[in-house]
Amino acid sequence: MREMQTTYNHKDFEERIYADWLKNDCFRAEIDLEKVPFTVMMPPPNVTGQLHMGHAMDETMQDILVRFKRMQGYCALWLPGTDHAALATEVKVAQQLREEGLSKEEVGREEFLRRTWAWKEKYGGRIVEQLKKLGSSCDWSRLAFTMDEKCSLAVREAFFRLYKKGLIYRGNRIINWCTGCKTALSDVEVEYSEDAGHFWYFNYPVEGTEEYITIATTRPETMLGDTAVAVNPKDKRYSRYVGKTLCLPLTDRKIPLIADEYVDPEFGTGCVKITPAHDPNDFEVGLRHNLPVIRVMNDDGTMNEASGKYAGLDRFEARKQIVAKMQELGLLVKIEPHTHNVGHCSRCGTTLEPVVSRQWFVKMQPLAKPAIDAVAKNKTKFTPDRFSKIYYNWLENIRDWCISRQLWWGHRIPVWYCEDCGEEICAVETPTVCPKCGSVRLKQDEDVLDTWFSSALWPFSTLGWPNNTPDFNYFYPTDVLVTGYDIIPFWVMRMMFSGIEQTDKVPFRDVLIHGLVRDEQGRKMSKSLGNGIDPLEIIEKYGADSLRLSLVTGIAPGNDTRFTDTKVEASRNFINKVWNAARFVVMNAQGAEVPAITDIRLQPADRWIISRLQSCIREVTLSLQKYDLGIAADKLIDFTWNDFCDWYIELSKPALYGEDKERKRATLGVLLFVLDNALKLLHPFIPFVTEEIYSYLPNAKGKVITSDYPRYNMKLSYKKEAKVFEGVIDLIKAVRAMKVEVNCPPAKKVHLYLVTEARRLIAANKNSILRLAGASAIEFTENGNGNGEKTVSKVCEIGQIFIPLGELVNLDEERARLNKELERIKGEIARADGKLLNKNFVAKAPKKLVEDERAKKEKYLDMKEKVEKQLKGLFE
RNA sequence: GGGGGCGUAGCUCAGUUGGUUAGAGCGUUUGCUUGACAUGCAAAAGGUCACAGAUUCGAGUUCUGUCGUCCCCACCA
Repeated sequence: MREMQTTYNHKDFEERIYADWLKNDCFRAEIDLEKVPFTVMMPPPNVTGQLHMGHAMDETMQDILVRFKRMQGYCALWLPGTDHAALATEVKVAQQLREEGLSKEEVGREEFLRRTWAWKEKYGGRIVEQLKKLGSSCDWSRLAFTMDEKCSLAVREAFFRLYKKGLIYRGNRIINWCTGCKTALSDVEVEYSEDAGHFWYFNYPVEGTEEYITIATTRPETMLGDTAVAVNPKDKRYSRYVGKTLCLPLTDRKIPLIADEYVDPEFGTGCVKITPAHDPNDFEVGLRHNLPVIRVMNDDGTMNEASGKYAGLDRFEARKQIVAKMQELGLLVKIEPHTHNVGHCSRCGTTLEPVVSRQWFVKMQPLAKPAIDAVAKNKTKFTPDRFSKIYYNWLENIRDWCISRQLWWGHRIPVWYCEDCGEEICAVETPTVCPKCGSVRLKQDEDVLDTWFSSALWPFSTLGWPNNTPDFNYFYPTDVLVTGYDIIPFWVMRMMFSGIEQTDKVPFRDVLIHGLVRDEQGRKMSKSLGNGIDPLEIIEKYGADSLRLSLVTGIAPGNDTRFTDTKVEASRNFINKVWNAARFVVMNAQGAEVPAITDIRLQPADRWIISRLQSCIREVTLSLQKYDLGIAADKLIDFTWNDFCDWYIELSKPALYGEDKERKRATLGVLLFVLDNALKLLHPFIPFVTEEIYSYLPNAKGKVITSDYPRYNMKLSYKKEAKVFEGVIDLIKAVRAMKVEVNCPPAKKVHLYLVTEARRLIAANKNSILRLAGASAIEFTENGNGNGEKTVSKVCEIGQIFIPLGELVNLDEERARLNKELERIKGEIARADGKLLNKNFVAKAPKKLVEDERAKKEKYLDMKEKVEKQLKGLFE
């Protein structure tokens, strides 16, 4: 027989237990038509990334739900996977190349991809190992990767279908261009920040006059691409200039002065330079007025030939020189400091350049509508519900999605161009001949797809779609998606419209949204701040169970949470408590033959703890079903620590150490029954330690992970009896408090006199009361004090307690104590009267409530009388 | 400009459909090596639930407004 150590030490078993679960295939979801499936898709972390606190919380929440459902008998599939993270990974590999003094272009596409795959092989396993350390019970046999065969096929198929329906198009539009990564980005990949900049006021000469139009700009270098200046049509100051021609300085171009509603006459000078190639609003204006689009910048952020003599200069150098030149020409009116929101690349931080570029887009309007309806019709539900509003807000204002990226790492766009006739061919499988002219000279589009295009298909691409696989048929649609609110626009939304469009079903029925894990001061954890806490270090120090529990206690769905060491310590302490409670039970059960709960003659205390267990089972189950993980965890901790450890284990000691063999056996039976259930309830939260403890239990069969989740049993709820037994607890608490209040040394046993009608109940629990209250004897009496001795007294639920304490009692202190007690009771009576004397309350409130209030008042009146009598008695 | 969160004990936060005396952890005070656990036990102090109205017999909880604070989106060149 193994022995349990005095303190819980995660290092003794976490690794061993995980290996054992794997060995026994505990996480594998075998299709079972007798069972109801429960499917969760893991949000795929970046394949070369590392586990951070956000992941840790996300994974923990999913694992709790999956383990819970698995134990409840569902066929639970938690499908893990990783994301190729096109841009993020490419940036890293390019950086590695730079360290070798090489560039992407130098090594070429093929070699670059070879290196990236090698990089993926090298680091792709790391995140998976880290997920395992957390205890994640995912089905590793189904581990997916967004660029594996399955997912790639799904990507081509989805693209093909959208293309055929005309929902994917290629066009020249303003996109966000990162000059650092040299690729287009979608709107959601832009991060805005308030940057200090300037407003430059320039004069543009009006042709054929001595007059000037003054414009203000924050990006002087773009003036070389101006193709008009606009004013508001209602702006009287400029109406006489509308239609006139301006001379664009530094060039020999003539540009028109046009009128457009877009211009705000109150802002700046009321005249706006229009640069359709380099500003989204200007682009729209340009379309309305049929203006030429002149790009003046290259993809790397240098000026191009269209900028004349500034060609080749970096955009910021060109800015300097242009401002200087304008000043020289006397066309610079003034410079004002100006802070404005500037877009930056979410990956490399480079200031983005809005430019006109030919890219692939997904038409969003037709896709957004059904996605909105699905949530409006409750086909998919957000928890908490408020996130549906945010979801609507996004989809209702959505613009077309730029999906092409000028990168190499990713899904190549499945479009080929015939080099002979120029035909554009979209196909799932690589075409060999041009269907139009029969040429074999076909060239695939150079670009790859936005990473999120493949992530959007994740709930079904991982199950084998578009093939009609058994997995897809059984596990799809999935049940719940667990993710942070920051991912709604990137991912949740896109999975929704992609799922509905491609499979005609919502991809998940529930979306459980959680908040961000912040640092101790409430700041976002970030690399640049260096305030991130490494979950692996926490696991090393406190264990995965402690980390998991600390991440889900005290959290509310959708709210941010702070991570602190003290929280982990609190969790660790709780786990140690569970450990020791189990140790206590196991030690006492050593070698004993323990009866089943059904074969035991239960005592009041037994029924009380079993009753508490039943309500714990019910509340925890309900909370988990509602995704209230924080509440479930709190309830469990409260039950285990307070009800089970502090009360029942203590109450059980007289029986365990007593002479009555039968009673001892029975008590052990109850202890084991409750412990067994508690471990099962706790398992989803703290899987390792519960599994470890389970192996020590004399009556345990198999493992917790594969055991049945406890079910609420009404026959064991013993509501009335439990309520009655609370009187015993109340009595013990009252005696303890009295002893402290009158400065009685804890070790000194007191003689209790009780006036009570619950003599049988108290007699039945005599030994427990003596032990827990620190008393030497209990004596029932009829009169209001202990046989004429000087006593202190207290009124409690089941009667009045008198303790003779002789010289220990300070009369003044005792009088003060009783007066305070009297005040409290009077307050309660006044409160009850406030309600009961209100006719409306008596007439309109539920009867039960009124009756309760009356009973309460009676009780307090009785208490008041007793306390007053005792006060009087003090001076006799 | 649009959308949303938060404001409850010294600190960090819970508070399920309105209904006992508003809870927890940490911290604080006092006392305890009580045959599982000092990563512990017992007792206690500490809150006019931001403010003002409204609905209601009854509001931390619902509605309106105000103040403070944070986030997301859009964006005036």
